[in-house]
Amino acid sequence: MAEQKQTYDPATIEPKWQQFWREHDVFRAKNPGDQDFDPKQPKFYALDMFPYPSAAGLHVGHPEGYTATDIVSRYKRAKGFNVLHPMGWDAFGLPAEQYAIQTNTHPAKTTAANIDTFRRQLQTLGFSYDWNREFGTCDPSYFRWTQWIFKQLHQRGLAYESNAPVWWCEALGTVLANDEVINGRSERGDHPCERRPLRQWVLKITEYAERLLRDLDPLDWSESLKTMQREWIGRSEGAEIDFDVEGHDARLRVFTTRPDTLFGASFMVLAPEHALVAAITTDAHRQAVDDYVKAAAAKSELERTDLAKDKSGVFTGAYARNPLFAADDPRGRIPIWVADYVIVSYGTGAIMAVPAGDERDFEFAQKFAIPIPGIFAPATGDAERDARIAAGEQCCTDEAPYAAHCRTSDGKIVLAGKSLQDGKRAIIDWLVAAGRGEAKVTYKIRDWLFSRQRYWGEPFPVLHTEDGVALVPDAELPVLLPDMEDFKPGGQPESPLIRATDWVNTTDAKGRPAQREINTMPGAAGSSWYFLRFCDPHNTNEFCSKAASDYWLPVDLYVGGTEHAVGHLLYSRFWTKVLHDQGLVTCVEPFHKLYNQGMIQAFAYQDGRGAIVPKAETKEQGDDVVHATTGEKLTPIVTKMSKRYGNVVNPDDVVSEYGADTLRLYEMYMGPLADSKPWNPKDVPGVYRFLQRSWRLCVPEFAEKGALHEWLQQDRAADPALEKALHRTIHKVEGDIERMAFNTAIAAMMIFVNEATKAMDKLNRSQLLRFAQLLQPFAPHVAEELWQRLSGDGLLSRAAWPAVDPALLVDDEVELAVQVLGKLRARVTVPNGAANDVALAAARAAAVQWLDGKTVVKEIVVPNKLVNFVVK
RNA sequence: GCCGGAGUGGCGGAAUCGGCAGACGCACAGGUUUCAAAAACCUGCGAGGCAACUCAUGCGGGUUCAAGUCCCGCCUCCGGCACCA
Repeated sequence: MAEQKQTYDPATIEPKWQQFWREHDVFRAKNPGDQDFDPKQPKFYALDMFPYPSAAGLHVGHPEGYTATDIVSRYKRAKGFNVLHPMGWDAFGLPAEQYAIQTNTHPAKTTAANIDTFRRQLQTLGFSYDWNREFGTCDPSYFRWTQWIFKQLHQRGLAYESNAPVWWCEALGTVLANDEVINGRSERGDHPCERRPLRQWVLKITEYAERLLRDLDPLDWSESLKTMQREWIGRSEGAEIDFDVEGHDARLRVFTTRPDTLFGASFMVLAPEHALVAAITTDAHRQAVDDYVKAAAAKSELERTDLAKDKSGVFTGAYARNPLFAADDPRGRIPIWVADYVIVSYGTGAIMAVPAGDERDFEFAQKFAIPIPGIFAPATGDAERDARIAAGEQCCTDEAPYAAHCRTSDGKIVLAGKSLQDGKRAIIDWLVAAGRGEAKVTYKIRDWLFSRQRYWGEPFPVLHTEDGVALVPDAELPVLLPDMEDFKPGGQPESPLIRATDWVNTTDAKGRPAQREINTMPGAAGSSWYFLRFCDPHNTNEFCSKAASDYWLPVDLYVGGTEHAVGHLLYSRFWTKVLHDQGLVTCVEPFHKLYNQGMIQAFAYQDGRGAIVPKAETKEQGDDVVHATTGEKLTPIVTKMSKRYGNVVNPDDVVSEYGADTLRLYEMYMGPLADSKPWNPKDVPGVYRFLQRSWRLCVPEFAEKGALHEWLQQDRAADPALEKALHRTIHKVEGDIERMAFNTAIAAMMIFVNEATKAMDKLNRSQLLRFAQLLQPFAPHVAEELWQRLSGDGLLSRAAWPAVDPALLVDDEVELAVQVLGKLRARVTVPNGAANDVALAAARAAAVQWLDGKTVVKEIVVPNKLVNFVVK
């Protein structure tokens, strides 16, 4: 056979192996009950946050997390785990519908086309997904069970209808959830939003607040993410206290975290929307209060918070009685105000204001000249501050001793001398005994607004009948969307489904007329349980068999972006707990380990005014980048990839120029997975060269097709130095994969290849086979190809991870650093594990010129590391 | 404002438990090869200094024989929350 150039050619290798793996079902995960299922094998569930298949196709940000989970999946398979590594599509929702409207094509069509693109792109990257388990949330066979789960929630009393005001976004023609609105503007598109009352489905996630909080602790998530969820749930402990209102029967209930400051309550504040406002306002103040309430209603949340740092409010003319004081004690008569710094939806929508102990109340009291009774008697040594606090001239939010007058006239409560905890306790005990209040825990988290006025979402399995809400029987699920020509929002709050009259008007189980629910479910519905369906995706009798979820759950590794920190992750945890309570799954926390990847950024160039110049208008000039027309020197900055800046990198382009293995490797080599880091096209050839050098270790440049280096053609003994280097590399790569440090794992393989290249003809086949095994999780195509050319046993993707001989990880000799006064002065080589006196003797000899004429005061030996002499 | 995270060569980054700062890659420089270029390969590469050495991990202090790593006080950047009583 004629010799020819044997170059590393990803364009032929990669499609070949992708096809082979797919045709031979290499990455199929076996469920309990399947043929060849081995119950003794440990399981590993590696999950990516499934993508929203947008029309733009895959972005280089997607494969970052996907490569990480793929490395772990391939590694775990090699380590003998039964690995579940699935992929699917989060395919219902607003952007798909927006795009469909733009292109005037049915969202089912555009979504299917987008999914095809995503699938094709992902498949060119060689991910070891079990594609048999693929589904999209818009598949009727899937959302049938989303509807069924809604029914479970409803049956447990966790779904209710509400007319509470919700965020309405005129521009998007839809209502939005709290977390989709930022400072009164839509997260998507940044359009203005306002509050409007609409009939909505709401899920009682608040009922699970305590468990969602408590169960967070043992999870292997970053502390910052746990903190985000904790703060979102926002638990606070305190008390509810009832105040009498002069001249009214109604009592005013407030929530406070500082019941111990009740002696300092000098006014009350109601939220403008509070139910009692109208009733208690006196005629003299009615006009002012009405005006204020109206103005507050018209204000956006933005105006009420961000811009209006200045407190505003009006007096109602009414007075409350502080329950601690006797009916004739003038200190107990406190005015009731209305102010928008109190939020109606938190606590009871009313507060007792204690200006001496709360900065907001202090600010308000100062502005409106309300008395500020001092209630603390601090003795911190800062006499001036102590005096101001005692006099009520300064607010004190820290723990401080109570003033002597913090006592009831009957002596039943005496706060002086008590700690903060005991002070709270004393007041709460008294309130309970007096029937005036109780200890109370409040949460910031609100119930989950669970409906959208849109076409492209799961229909509710709900009928509105003359008797009220009726659930669609299981046998009639799924409730399919009507096939509508015109699915655009009508500009009215109701969903376009209202126009599908044939669909809306139906009959209930008794044959009486009924109307279908026209709201659809939000995007987060389908993503709240997809990890469960992956365990048993083809089940037509159940959403997921208990055997399958018991086996696979929890997810062992879940990788995705931080943007889902409070939305998706909280909703999924909630649904899992509900399904658990229904006895349908055993697991209570779906995601054991969660890892947030950083963002892939890009370079952009700024001109002198700080404006970003689009890539197309720049050019390189020597080491600099300048403006193509003006020639102005531009400053490089790191920012988000954006179409506007022209710095978006398309993974397809990288694959066609360098191959998928290079893309995967580069994304992992850029830096730690958790960090955000800029894409630098100049760095990509570096990892490509590494693959080429790896290839060259096996394949000569000119040879017969498929031939190896001649020294690899027969078996021979391993070179000890290379063998040692290889074992170290295996050990390092293994440890680095376990701790998700893929960048350093790749660096270790590069070191091995550099070393091996220098002594290439000393390598043997076994060493190269093992190197291919190491490389396989990272660059699976080239590794599989080399494995085949080296006549490895079977398929590399199914081969076991190479073993490390611990004996080969230790050296006979080690180099010690010799320091004098902490400064490195020499190095000596001593036997590994040498006794301290041996190390000292060697070090002393090496450092003699720095020790001469000095007194050694102390000698520190760190075995196998260094010797430090402290001299005088 | 509050809560997280980070700041190391020209660049991306490494240093896993307080023990030789700068692994690995990029860029750059010199060389080999080549008709030539590219590719590939080899060598060098924190700063200052001829050198011995000195200085260097955002800034200022501290603890320690020894600090990128621990402590205190600042600065800057990124992310989250933002009148939640």
